[in-house]
Amino acid sequence: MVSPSLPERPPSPPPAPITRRASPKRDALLGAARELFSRQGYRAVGIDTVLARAGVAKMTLYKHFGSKEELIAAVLTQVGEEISAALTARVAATSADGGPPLLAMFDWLEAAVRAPDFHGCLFIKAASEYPDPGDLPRQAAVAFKQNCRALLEQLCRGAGAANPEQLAGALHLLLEGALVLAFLQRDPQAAVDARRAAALLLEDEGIRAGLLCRASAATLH
Amino acid sequence: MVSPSLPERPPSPPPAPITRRASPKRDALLGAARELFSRQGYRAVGIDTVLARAGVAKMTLYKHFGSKEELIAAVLTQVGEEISAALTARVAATSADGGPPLLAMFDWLEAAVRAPDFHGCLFIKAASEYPDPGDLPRQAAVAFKQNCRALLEQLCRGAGAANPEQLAGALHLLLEGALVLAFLQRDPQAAVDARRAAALLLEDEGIRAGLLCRASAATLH
DNA sequence: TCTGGGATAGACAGATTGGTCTATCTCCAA
DNA sequence: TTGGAGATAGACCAATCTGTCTATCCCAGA
Repeated sequence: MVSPSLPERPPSPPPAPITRRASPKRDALLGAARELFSRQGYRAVGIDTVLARAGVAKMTLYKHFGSKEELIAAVLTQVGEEISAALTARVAATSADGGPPLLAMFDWLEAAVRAPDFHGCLFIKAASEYPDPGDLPRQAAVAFKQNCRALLEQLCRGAGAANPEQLAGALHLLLEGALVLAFLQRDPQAAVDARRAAALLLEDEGIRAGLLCRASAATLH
Repeated sequence: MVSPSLPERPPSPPPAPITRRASPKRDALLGAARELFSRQGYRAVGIDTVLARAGVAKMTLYKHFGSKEELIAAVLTQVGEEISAALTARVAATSADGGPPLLAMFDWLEAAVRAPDFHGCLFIKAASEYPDPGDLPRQAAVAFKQNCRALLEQLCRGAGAANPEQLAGALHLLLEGALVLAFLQRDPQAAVDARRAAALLLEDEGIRAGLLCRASAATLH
């Protein structure tokens, strides 16, 4: 069987409001903010805490980011780019090995929820805490999720699904559900469950490449 | 075919920290808090705003609830009880009509996300904003989700699933995923997708009672 | 009418918040 | 060495936050 086509790079994220250049201070801010926001939430962490953690002065923060919301949006954009790159690489590597690219998404998911710094989905949290459509964090979160959906649809088309949008919709549900339940239950089992359910749905679509050997292995556990 | 057994009432929610008695002021607080927290988030809404909306004095709030967190937890407990009751009733009504109880959960979900006051899942938001395991809002959210899981497992057993825990896990993923995507996308299509995917998974389990006629209707849309 | 329980308006307290700004320092390249 | 860019500590600002409390009012039942 011919391997499904490799995915192209997802669409670019929205442009950052303030010009971005390589800057150790900016990177320190993004890193500290990411860590703190991820653990404790966005509104629960004041900028003074971010500053102390990053070792950066307040004016420097406001030089790089116009507001706290822009800092948050910048964190989300950066994280989103990293995840997109990681997913794309993972899918490409899986394809090169003759495995199922769509299930590569779920392999990435499982690794992500097992990571020690997993504290739930930064994007879901951003949209929850900044729910107004005009809020930058919500916009950045929605943009990223749309990118993920586009990647899923692309992979479904590449896999020859009869209705790629519909299948992508179902798989996306499983991904999001797993992120939420892994966070709530503090247990990566949700990601394992998601992969299994995804495999079943793919099988229903008659997408069998490389599935059976992995599904059999799961059964043996 | 014999209808699956009806579900018993889910386990009781955790006890409220302060004695609850019928009280118009208390109800006003819970109602106002629910509305405001649902729309804007928990930390984004100060208690003064809740008070103004409820038409209640601050001392009265602190008489009924020891802290803002307890107010939040009480809202979640109340909402959780309402949802559990609604789900149980929905499942019972569906069973009485000879329909598939498991899919009744998804019918409820679709109605919920279509409601004008749907602003995302209050429980996911609570756990996101109060992520520490000792935080009352997180505890209340996790308790509710565990109840939902237990109900799902019970229905799966009643439906004769070969592995009810596993099937319940998959269905739970779809439910949570739909809540998140309906919120992010501001589109109830996620709930429709979830129901369809659930129907497929049930079919895979050989649980067919009443499925085909509904699935065919969905196909015609 | 009187009393007790429930409720009120809002002052108070200390802390925190996001953002603005001054004066000064550091570093690097020309 | 000098100048410019980048960065600093931290004061300042107005607003907001959660929770505590006083003095007072209202209502229902005895």
